[in-house]
Amino acid sequence: MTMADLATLAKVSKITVSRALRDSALVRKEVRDQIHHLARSHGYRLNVAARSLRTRRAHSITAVIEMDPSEERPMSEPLALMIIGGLLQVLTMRGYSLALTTQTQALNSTLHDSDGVILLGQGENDEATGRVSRFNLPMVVWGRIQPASENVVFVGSDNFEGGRLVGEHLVALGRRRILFLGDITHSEVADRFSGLSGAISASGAITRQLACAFSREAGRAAVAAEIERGEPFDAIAACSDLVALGAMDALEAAKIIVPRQVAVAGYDDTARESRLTSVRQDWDRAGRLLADKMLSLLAGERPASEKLPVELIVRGSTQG
Amino acid sequence: MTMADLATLAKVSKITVSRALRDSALVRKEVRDQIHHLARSHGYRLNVAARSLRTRRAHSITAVIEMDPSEERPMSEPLALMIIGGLLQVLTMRGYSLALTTQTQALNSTLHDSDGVILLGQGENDEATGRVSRFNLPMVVWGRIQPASENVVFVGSDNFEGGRLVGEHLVALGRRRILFLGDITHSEVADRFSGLSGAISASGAITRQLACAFSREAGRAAVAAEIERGEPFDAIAACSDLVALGAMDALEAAKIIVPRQVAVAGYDDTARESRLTSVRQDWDRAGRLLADKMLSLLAGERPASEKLPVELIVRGSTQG
DNA sequence: GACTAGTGCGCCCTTATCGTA
DNA sequence: CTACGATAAGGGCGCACTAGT
Repeated sequence: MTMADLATLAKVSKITVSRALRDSALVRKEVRDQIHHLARSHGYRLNVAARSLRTRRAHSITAVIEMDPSEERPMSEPLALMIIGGLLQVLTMRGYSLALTTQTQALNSTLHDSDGVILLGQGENDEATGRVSRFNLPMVVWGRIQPASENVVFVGSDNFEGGRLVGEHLVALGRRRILFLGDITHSEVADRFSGLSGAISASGAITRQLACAFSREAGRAAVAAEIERGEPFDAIAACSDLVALGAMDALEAAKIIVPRQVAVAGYDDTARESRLTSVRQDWDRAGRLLADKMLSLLAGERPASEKLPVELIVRGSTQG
Repeated sequence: MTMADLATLAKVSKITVSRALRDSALVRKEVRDQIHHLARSHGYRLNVAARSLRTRRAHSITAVIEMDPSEERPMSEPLALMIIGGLLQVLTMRGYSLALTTQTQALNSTLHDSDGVILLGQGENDEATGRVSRFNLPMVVWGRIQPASENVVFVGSDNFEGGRLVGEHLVALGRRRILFLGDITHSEVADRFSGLSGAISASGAITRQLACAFSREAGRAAVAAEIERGEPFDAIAACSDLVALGAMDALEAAKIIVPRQVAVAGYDDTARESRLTSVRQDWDRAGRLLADKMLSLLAGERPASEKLPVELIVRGSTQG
């Protein structure tokens, strides 16, 4: 069942069918309706390959996810899936399909065929952006906002503000010696740290940064070592909820009471079941925004990069 | 840069280029090598749409994920992402791309164009399988093994065995009154319950099943209510780690000691950071197997459905 | 002549089929 | 039989054009 068949049935030419199905004003409304009806009743399905061949558009977007199996970031993965939910809402509605790939696979394959790439996560030192940009496709990057170039737009949450909110909160609670746990070679984490230490030093309190991977065990070990060192602290701000949970493990082991002796804040609000104060962002909206920017790029516009607001969720680990 | 351009450069016909790039034996090795070299140096990329149009194959597989935002299953989502990793390994290597969609989006969209569908999760009462099978595409379903039809294959982990392992373990620890927490309208959960109660009743111990959704709060509430009722129990087997954590919350609140008074086992081993005994499966392998079955279906074979082995991970929540 | 509603033809790039040296 | 070529789809859409108001 092709357009030609439909055309015969409707006693018009193929191009009229084509236009009718695309709701072109060049076709009278009655004819359009009739053709739509015929298409539906005969189970006609557009041949996507033929359209792509002709229009040189694949009507498909590739999302590149960070998924290095060697890295232990079990709690950060759902984030990718939540963004994908938002992407799908927008893209499917606009007739695009979403292809998925990992960074390593993307570099080997031809990136199949896509009209654009949505990069979820820049990786350490932002090297992922450079690698993928070589494909020379319109690209939208989730992560830290960078100077946009013609074909590249950045969307990210306001990590600086997130850090600042945490810092302000801890200072308001009277905390004076704050530990930050996180790997600041990750640019998003670096922003959180800047925001945090800005808010804190403004009040005269002090911050120490401890390098720490994205795992619960890393958080535990870092804090255990710090307790061992004996340098006092009364609050911890972690780069993720998982790290914060690890920190609380170490505190519990050392019989340090949370939040009375040490307040603990996480990030990303993935551990909503816990009593962790954290910073939340609207992942669904992030996904929808990424998709909107991509469609805008494809339409030949030059959309601006955009920062998404964040929200501090206060729970018992800091206040109680 | 098309095949015709390459043909001119190599002073052969387009069809020879086509054959050479596919490593056909109909082209002399020297010619093949030369054409490969030319293609690489001129940055030639196959036009996927043209190939699809001609061969009537999209070289693309769609994975349908469960992602109903109303359902609160935050911990089960990473599982989908882990399976996807395995899918990508196999599919990209074999030249296929992976498209992603949700159940709701899949039903609205034309399922774009794909050679087959991989359904991740059958949903309650297996209704998802029926809905998607209407597209009449080769389909591989992750979930409970059902009678396979011509175009449909099932791959799932051995839930019965998983339940049995837990039951055997609890019985070996001397537990006699075991609570099962989970929604047995979910067919996978039902299998776990069967395996569990089989192992348990064989030893003369008894099982009680409590209906319970897939959330921590549901686990907590169910167990709190059971404590309230006063009916004694000395072990809990939950349908997921999240539910098990909720159960432990309720036990802790009632000052019941784990595992001395009540042993607790989860399922899926998503809470690896905790001290929860659980049942683990190899998600990566599951994804690779799903992809293999799909490619086999596409090759016109009739692969068999397959159960994947599971492994009991014993930790402090049952033994210690 | 300007507009509306529609047509005919060719092209997009690859590969299957058949043919030939 | 081996190695290659000419031709013809495959389905949809853009372009240039026309018949009828």
